[in-house]
Amino acid sequence: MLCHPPSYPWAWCLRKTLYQDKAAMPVQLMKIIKGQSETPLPSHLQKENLQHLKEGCDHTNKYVQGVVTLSYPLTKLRDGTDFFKIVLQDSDNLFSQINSINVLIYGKMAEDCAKIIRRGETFIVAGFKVIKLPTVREDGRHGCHLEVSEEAGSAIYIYTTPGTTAASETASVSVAPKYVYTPLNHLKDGTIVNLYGIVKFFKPPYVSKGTDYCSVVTLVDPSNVKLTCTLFNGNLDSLPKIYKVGDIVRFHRIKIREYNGQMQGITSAGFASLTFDGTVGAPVVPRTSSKVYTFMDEEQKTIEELRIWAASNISISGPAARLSGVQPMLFFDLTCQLVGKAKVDGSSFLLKVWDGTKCPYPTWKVPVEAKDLEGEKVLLHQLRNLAVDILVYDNHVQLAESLKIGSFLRIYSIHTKQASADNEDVSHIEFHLHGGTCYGRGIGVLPECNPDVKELKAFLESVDLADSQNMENTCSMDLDSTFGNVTDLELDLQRCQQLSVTVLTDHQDLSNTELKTITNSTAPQQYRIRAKLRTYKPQKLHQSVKLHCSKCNSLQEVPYGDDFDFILHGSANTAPNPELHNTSWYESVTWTTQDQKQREIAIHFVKHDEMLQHPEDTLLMIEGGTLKEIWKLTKRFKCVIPVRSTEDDLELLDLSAPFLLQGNVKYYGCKQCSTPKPIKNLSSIAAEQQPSWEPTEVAQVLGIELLQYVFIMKFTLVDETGALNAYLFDYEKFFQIPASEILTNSFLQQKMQMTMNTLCPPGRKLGDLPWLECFIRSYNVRDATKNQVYYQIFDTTVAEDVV
DNA sequence: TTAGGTTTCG
Repeated sequence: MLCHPPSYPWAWCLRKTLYQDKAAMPVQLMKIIKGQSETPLPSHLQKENLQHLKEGCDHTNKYVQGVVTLSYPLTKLRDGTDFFKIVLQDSDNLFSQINSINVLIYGKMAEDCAKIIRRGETFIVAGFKVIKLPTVREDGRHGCHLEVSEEAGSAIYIYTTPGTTAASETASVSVAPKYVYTPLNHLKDGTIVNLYGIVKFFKPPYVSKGTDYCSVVTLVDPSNVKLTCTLFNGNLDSLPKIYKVGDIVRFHRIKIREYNGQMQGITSAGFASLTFDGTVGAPVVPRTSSKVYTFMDEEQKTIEELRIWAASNISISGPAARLSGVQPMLFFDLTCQLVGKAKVDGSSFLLKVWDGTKCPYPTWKVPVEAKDLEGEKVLLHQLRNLAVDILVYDNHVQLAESLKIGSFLRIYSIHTKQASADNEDVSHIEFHLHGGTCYGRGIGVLPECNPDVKELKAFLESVDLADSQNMENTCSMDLDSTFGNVTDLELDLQRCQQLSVTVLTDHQDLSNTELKTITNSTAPQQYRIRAKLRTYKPQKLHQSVKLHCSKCNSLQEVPYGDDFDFILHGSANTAPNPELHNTSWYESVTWTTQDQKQREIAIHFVKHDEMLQHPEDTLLMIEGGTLKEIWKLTKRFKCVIPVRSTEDDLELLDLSAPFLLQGNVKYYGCKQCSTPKPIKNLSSIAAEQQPSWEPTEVAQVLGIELLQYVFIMKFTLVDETGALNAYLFDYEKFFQIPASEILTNSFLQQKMQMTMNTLCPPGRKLGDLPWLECFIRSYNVRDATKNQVYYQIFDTTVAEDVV
């Protein structure tokens, strides 16, 4: 029985208006006087212990009593019947093995209960049906649930505690919300707030380097302000259960701080969250680990409003990727079932998963010893043509190890990589979940009740495993043609037979020459050819990007960001020289960082006509900045030049570092051919009528020989008569992608990989490869010992409908 | 404390 302090004014008002005629009402509110109900229960009813409830037994004169620990929002079943679900806990037997039970309430009773029931209240039900659940529960909840409705003759008695009584007498009077929610544009540093937001980006919980799990969530709300929250908790379950962008969250007691000039959310003591499906029209059911939470009609309305706003203001990703639709060199999220797992080595772990569809390319198999492979052997064998191996690395290993076979997963940002082993003629596809958490890379476990899981389960059950075992190596088969790319395949085949995937930009009058004739001829000459691309190098396309000096004709690798970082660190040891600040052509600002390093930073904004320009037109020079700071500045300003102070002038850093950053591109100078000139030469550009700050112009006045980004690839071309290797040397024309931008633009990287997949589709026999029409020129390269003939592709571009 | 979104290069 409920226990209240005796001093409490017990004569509180019942929510009686709707429920005055107790005899006729199936849902009754009971008044409690000094711990006892004022109105006794009908005398024929006896209390039943939860342990004794069994399907098929006679419970006619029994009642079940418990405290409401959880209530779900009122929903409607398909046939329009109202439905309300609560969880009752037997507070008299809290520590017994079974201490709670689900109560499913239907029809008018559901509606009535939803209006008045609050968590913590004592709930008594008689005239229930006991229904056995299909699966055994392990969470202390009863293996049966109770079904309750007016039609079944059920009766419900609710003892309301004064503290939780809603202010309303009737459901038609709205209840004042207990919580105040702050819009994202009104957040203030140092406050703890409650808020709602739509998930714009998230990292599923991962093991942090400290003691907790971490999840990073970026929210947006109708004020159009974004907030990135960093959430920590030692308990995985206590972090928000976000499954996709567009989900809606409600955070309670999140701390707001300013970080890098922006508001940031971080977990504070007592942080709690609810997560909702963001789909308009989906049931408003919170996902949470909290046993107790508030959720009222007003909040349901808020969710529905946010869903509608999000529908037209948030770009929701397209249809989910399936294995049948994967392309090499893409990052994608996969919803799948785990069928096998194995430790590979200390830093990688294998997950075998399937989604019922077949990957159109040959997929790799990670070699592991049979004894190390966990999973049902028979099923693994049956699924050998459908399941794929995903290798997860580093920080994902720990989470992967803990996954249960059979569970449903969403793996975020899997990388499909094209590769070929020494003993393979055709390349295969590899699936990697690389280390780190960029772009939300990680693994999430989806509950069985998730709608995507329900759909996947239904689909997996419909897959005929006998069929799939017959399709050994028929890679373009697609079990699920509605999701497949049949038309793409047909197009590809047509193209194989006749059209060329490349076109000539000049010399159309030239006729084709067979490859054998070319290799038998002396160089230099020019030819038009029609051939197939059997293979190309490098297969890792990022390795094809080099820096070229047109003066000395040298090629060099694009330096890694680390090198730049190292140089910046080194130059930060030289403090900005105040005598060089604020000259006739630039204005300077300086500050010292607040951290332990007390780093001095100076930024010099180059003026135009003695005035500062708009940031997007401004060139600035920075001393003492970090990689990240410089990167941020490039987002906002036209150009950034990293410099350091000498005694009498500013100077460029070592030429291993970019001398200029513009947009996403780092511009480098040739060490051999550059003769740096004084920085003040920039003032001549600043004095132009409309300074454009073109990299070539900036390089010229600074005495820098600009290195150009270029794609260098080796194509192995074949026709009926022979084969030859031809080099592609392309700034932009062939792929119609600027080589300078590819390293920092994942969209362009995908575009280039897709182009290569069209030119040389992986897993295809030679006869099924498309034709390429190209111009090539032969040339001689002589060294001390021999003369060699090389070939280079020119005046050729990828066909318009390929890119 | 942890991370503070901005893909690996195995």
